[in-house]
Amino acid sequence: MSTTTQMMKGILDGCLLAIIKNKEVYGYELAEKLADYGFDNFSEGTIYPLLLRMQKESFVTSTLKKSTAGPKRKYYSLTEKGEEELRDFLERWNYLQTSVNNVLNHETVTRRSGNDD
Amino acid sequence: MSTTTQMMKGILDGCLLAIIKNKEVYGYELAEKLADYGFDNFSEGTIYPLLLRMQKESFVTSTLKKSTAGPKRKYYSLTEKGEEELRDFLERWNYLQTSVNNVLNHETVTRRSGNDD
DNA sequence: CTCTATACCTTGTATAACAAGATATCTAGT
DNA sequence: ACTAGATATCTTGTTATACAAGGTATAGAG
Repeated sequence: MSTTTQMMKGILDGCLLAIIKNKEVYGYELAEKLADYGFDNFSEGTIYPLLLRMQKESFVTSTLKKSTAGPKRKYYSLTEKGEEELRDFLERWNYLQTSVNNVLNHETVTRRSGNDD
Repeated sequence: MSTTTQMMKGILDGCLLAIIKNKEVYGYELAEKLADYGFDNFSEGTIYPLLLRMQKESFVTSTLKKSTAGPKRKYYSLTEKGEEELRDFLERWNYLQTSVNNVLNHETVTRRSGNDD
C-alpha cells in the first residue's frame, strides 16, 4: 500500500461529494476524471464501494441512464444531506490544513475556547 | 471513530517528524503538545505505536533521560533517513493539498505537455 | 460468435488511529 | 512504611477505509 494512499483516507469521500455537486457523474467516469484534478487514477475497487456507502448514508442518489457504448451508467447526484456533509468536510479539511501547516512551520496556536466538534 | 481521525492517516507521522526535527521530544509530551498546533489531543495509543514504528524504520532514534517527576523519558530525535522521509512527506502533503483544493474549486489541471487550452 | 471496451460490483487484505487497560517510577502526605 | 496521584511507556483488540484481484453484464465491431 502506498503512502499517499493512507493520506486519502477520509478525504476522498469529500472530494467525490464536491465533484458530484458540480456535475452529475457515474462511477466509472469518476475513476478516470480524478486524474484531471491531479490525483493518480483511483481503482474501481475504491470508487464503487465508496459510492454505495455514500448512497446508504443518503448523501447521494443515483439514476440509471443508457450509455452509448456499454451497459447502463449509474449517475449520482447530491442530496440535501450530502450538501451538508460537504460543508462539514470543507470545514474539517480547512482546519486540518491549517493545523498541519502550523506544525510544519512550527507555529503554535492560541487555543480555541471550549470548542469540540 | 471520528471522521477527522480518518483524515489523519498517513499525515500524523509527517507531523511528528516535523516536531521532532525542531526539538527533541518524548512521547508523553507529544500527546499533549500537538494541541499547541491546533490538533485535538491524540491518545497515547496512537503516539507510542507510531514512535516505535518510526524507530523501527530508522527515522528516529531514542535516548532515555531522567525526569523530574516520574519514570525516565524516552527522547526522540531525527536521523538522516528521517529528514529524508520528512522531505518526502512535505512533497506528498503539498501535492495532496493542491489536488484536493483543485477538486474543491473545480479547477482541472493540465497534465504534462500538450497544453492548448 | 468472439473480441474488446465499457460499466458495475464483491471479497479479502493491509494499514493506521484509538479505546481500554497494564505496568512502572517518582513525590508528597499521612 | 504505605497510599495516592501525577507522570511515563507499552500492548491488545477494534474499527474504518483504500485497494488489488476477481467476477458479472452490455453493446458494437470484426
